Amino acid sequence: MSSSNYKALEQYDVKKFRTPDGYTSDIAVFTIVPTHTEAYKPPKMHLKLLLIKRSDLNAEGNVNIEAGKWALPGGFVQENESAYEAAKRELLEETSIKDIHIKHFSVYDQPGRDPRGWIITNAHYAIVPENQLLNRKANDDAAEVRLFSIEDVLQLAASSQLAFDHTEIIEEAIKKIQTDLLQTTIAKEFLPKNFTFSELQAVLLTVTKDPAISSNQSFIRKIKTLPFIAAVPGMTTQRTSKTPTQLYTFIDMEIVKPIYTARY
Amino acid sequence: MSSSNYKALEQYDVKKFRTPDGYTSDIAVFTIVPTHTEAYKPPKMHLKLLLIKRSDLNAEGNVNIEAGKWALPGGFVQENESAYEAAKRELLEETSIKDIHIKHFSVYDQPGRDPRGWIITNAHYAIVPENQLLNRKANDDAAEVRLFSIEDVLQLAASSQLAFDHTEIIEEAIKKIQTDLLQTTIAKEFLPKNFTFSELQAVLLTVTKDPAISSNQSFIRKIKTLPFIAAVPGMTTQRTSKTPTQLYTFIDMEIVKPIYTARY
DNA sequence: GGAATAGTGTCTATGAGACAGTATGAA
DNA sequence: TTCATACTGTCTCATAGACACTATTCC
Repeated sequence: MSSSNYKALEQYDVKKFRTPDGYTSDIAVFTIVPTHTEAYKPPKMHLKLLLIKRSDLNAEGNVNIEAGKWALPGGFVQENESAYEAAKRELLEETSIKDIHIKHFSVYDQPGRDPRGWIITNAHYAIVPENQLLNRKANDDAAEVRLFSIEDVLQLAASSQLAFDHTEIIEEAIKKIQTDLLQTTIAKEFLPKNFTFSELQAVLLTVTKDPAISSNQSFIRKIKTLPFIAAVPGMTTQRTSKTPTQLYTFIDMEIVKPIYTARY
Repeated sequence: MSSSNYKALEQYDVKKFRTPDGYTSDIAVFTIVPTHTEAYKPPKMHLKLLLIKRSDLNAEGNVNIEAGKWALPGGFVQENESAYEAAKRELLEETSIKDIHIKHFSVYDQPGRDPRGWIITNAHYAIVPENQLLNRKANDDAAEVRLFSIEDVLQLAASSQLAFDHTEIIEEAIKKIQTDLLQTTIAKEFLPKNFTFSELQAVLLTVTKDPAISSNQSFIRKIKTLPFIAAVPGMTTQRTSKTPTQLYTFIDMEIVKPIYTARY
């Protein structure tokens, strides 16, 4: 640091400005669960959101704020960590989930959004493959943590059963994950490393009805031409059908598909 | 509010958690300036970023932090406003610019990012049509505010002439505006309400070399098929050529172009 | 008429999407 | 053999992109 910066710091009064009363992270945890798991069948998937029910009393035994309502998991960011690190930590503490894809997508800082004071929250979405969720259910009080379908969440929102401004946060999270699923390669976070065309197709069909994706023949041909997906040579599976099916994998690359053109 | 919430609030101690020392907004102000403005010529555009040079002394006459370095305009969020509102207010105060497109794109809260303490900043980008920038230049000390080309900004970044972690913020802002220009209709913020194909083309060519956009014949045909752009019937201009040229306008709609398909 | 930009007519190659068919393997 | 899923052969239609041409206007 320059010597003039030292001098500036000496003169700087950190208390000069009114500062927020709290800085928190919230996480919209999405998972995709297969509805019927039958042998030799392609999966049918549904997008779900994890919410926790706020308990009547907090850890100190006092009446909890927004008790009884459903809310996103989250909590206060500690000093010496970023909101992203806090999101990771809190997800681990509250749901025993770790090593998953977490992405910051928005900030909510409207004055009055939290009755406790000037509290800013960083909204993240997280993607949990279904198999990791089984652990969670064992570790937690099942009455307090639940997976909701998107329709059910919107129903909760409509009947004011969501805490704070989580209605708004959740609606934007849903919109965000829907567009990210279609415009980026995050679909891979819902899938095993090697997957069949019908598994990817099932993930995408949770957020779109595009005939180019829902038509098997179109999609099976298209997947072979996509620059960010590669067939794994010689590798097949019988997870989704009796005929051995080609496995594919995502290739990491940044993709920007302009709305003004047809090409990649 | 429910009665149990009142009780909870009484028991809630707002000072329980260590809170941030500051909450700020920074704005990456982009503009697109034509390089030669000749009569009857299509424009050639360049994307520019507005930076301010931090003065040696602050408003109280003390040595300023990060003095002499270039930085994004911005400042502290006040109580009872959101970061977005603060960004608007500060842009008006510092550069006399108002009524423009401002969008939040990221949060920077890494511990230690600001030597003054635990300071969180909300990064926004803003788009200023070139004509509004002329006002700014009249109102401001020209030595302190300057427009930089993207190459020059990256040069400043490479030689550590940017304050705080603004190198990182600016790099992400550039990436963000480049993808937003191609994947959303924000190009309209750089253009008059009615524009010619070559004006839109010039804006897009500041961030892409895609032949489908740079080829006149391709682009002129493509623009007529895009669902979010409409020709204004009977309206033409001679701004860009001697032959009267069709004017177009953007239609407001949400566009999600999946990377897995070719259609809209 | 010359110069420059806007726009069209037409050809070719590519690829989407549909239809019909083949291949595979468990039951 | 049946059945469901995974593919492929082939046709049609739409469109991107290139080339060559016309149209408009100022000078």
